Amino acid sequence: MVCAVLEMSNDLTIQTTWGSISIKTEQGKVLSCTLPRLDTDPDIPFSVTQYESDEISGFVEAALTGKTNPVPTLELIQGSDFQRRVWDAISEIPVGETCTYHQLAENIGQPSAVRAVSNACGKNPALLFIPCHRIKRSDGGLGGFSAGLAWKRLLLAAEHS
DNA sequence: TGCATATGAGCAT
DNA sequence: ATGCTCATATGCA
Repeated sequence: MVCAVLEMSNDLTIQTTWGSISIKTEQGKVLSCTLPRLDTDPDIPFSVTQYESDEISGFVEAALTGKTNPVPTLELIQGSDFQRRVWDAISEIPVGETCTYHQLAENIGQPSAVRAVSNACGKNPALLFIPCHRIKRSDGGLGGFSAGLAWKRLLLAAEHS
């Protein structure tokens, strides 16, 4: 018989037409979430083709398709104090709203550390759960996204409605 | 050390 | 408009 503690550590996978999303969890909390890197926009339309009916997978499916759902709790992984402050600040951005790298820097009390803030955004270990897709440049540009801008556009479009 | 980052403001061409 | 320079955190050569 498998030890119950071992079963609490788990890898979830969600299949989409743009590739599979993988989530690491432990005791029901999210450790990380990675999306397949898309260097160019896919030709095919996006859709979710398979996901499990647990809370975490359900959240991801909802985030990708524009439904609202409470964010499951994160178990924040390793990162410097600075990175955690940035990621916490990102998590406070409400659904459907955006802010700039500059505003984020101000929110953590280091208005001149904008460059470092954007760098921390790029290290986001839990895409979708830490909504770094809601951050844009102050000149209106999209900024970047570690898994590819196609994802960022998809997510912003999904929650704009 | 030096360099590159998902930035941005200021200042000189 | 275009191109520096500086500010900050972090990792890599």
